[in-house]
Amino acid sequence: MARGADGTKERLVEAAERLLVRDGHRAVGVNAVAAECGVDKVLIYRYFGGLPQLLERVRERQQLWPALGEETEGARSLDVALSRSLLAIARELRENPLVREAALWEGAESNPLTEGLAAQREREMDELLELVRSRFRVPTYLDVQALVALLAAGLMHLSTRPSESAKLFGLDPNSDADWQRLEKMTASITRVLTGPAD
Amino acid sequence: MARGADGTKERLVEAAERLLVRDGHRAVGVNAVAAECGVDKVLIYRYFGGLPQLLERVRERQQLWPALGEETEGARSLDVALSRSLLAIARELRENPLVREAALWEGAESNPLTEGLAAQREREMDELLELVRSRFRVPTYLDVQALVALLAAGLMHLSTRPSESAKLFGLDPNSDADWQRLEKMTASITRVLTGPAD
DNA sequence: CCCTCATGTCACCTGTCGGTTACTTTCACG
DNA sequence: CGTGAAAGTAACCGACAGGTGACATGAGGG
Repeated sequence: MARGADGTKERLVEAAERLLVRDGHRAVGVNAVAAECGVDKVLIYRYFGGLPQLLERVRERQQLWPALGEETEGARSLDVALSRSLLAIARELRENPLVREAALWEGAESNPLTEGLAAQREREMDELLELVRSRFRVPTYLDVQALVALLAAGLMHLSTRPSESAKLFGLDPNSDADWQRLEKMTASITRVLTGPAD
Repeated sequence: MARGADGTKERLVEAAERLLVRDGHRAVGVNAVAAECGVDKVLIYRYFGGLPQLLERVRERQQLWPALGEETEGARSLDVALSRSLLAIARELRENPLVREAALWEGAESNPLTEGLAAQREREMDELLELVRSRFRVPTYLDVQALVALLAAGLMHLSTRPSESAKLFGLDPNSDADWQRLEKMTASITRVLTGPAD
């Protein structure tokens, strides 16, 4: 029977997401996605044209990077605007497995999903800088971009390590206690760097 | 003719290193290493037992993580000890492609090489903390471990991105200018965080 | 001189991957 | 009714991966 193409298309996309979250990006292949969906892989080619196009649909359905504009909404100082943004990134990476897996994937290869993630990330980054510079007085000696890049990259790296490798620079990012130390350090750095005043 | 097993063993290890540096970890397989060496892959099994054991030899021949003890040798303050260590890590990652590829590999899978890297890294990290705590007065409010972990992870992440993805948090780690900004920021953070005194 | 063993080559097996072709089933519409 | 297009299935293909067995060839020691 013809079970309806639209439903199957959506179920395929969902299967890909599920597979990515559960088994990581290495498990996302034509055969695996089709099997996970309980359907033949030829449908992937018929409906999407190929796996990349299917991943494009995954990208469309998902928010791959936190919207920093909302986070900095009520911030009244450079300090808290940056802290909130960085903590939002940290939390998103820690709590949203799909984002985490996409970030991990980006280190390995390029595809519509990882490119979408990169594009969203860069856009949010630009927006944050723009917003912060227009709203607050940024000391000329302070390289906000380098600051945010360095801390965000650190949080990204620490949150995307596979769970097997317990210790990472002496910390275990999977441990809530250690993760809190990292968040605290992130806040400390931004607070101290952006200066006590302003 | 028997060209000598010892020589062939070494040439196989060198071929693996060359392949890893040139084409990345995904290219390091039994077939590829044998082909790069111009020899049959069966020798890998005969001489080493398998690819993992060959990678073990690669690990033995290489320094996979900078020795932080040497870097902090002449440091007379907590500030410079940490800065020097972090900059040593940054430079090593940036200039030693084998270390960089091994670090990238660690994010994807586990093998003797990546495990060796992780082990060396953790050992150096422990040593640094031990050394720093014994040699300097570390303020009780300062979480040195989280600080170093966060910054080192950031540098690691930024230096291990594939060269294609130009922008990363608005910066291009392949650009010398941008990289200098990151190094400068690293130094600034450690300096400010460890406090002006001591 | 011949036997043995290490070195090395070649061919082959098995499994998995992405991708395609050919066939069957189902439904909608004239 | 029946015909034709869409939905779905199954079998297949070539490329490439890791891994193994059988065979040639060489040097050294009895």
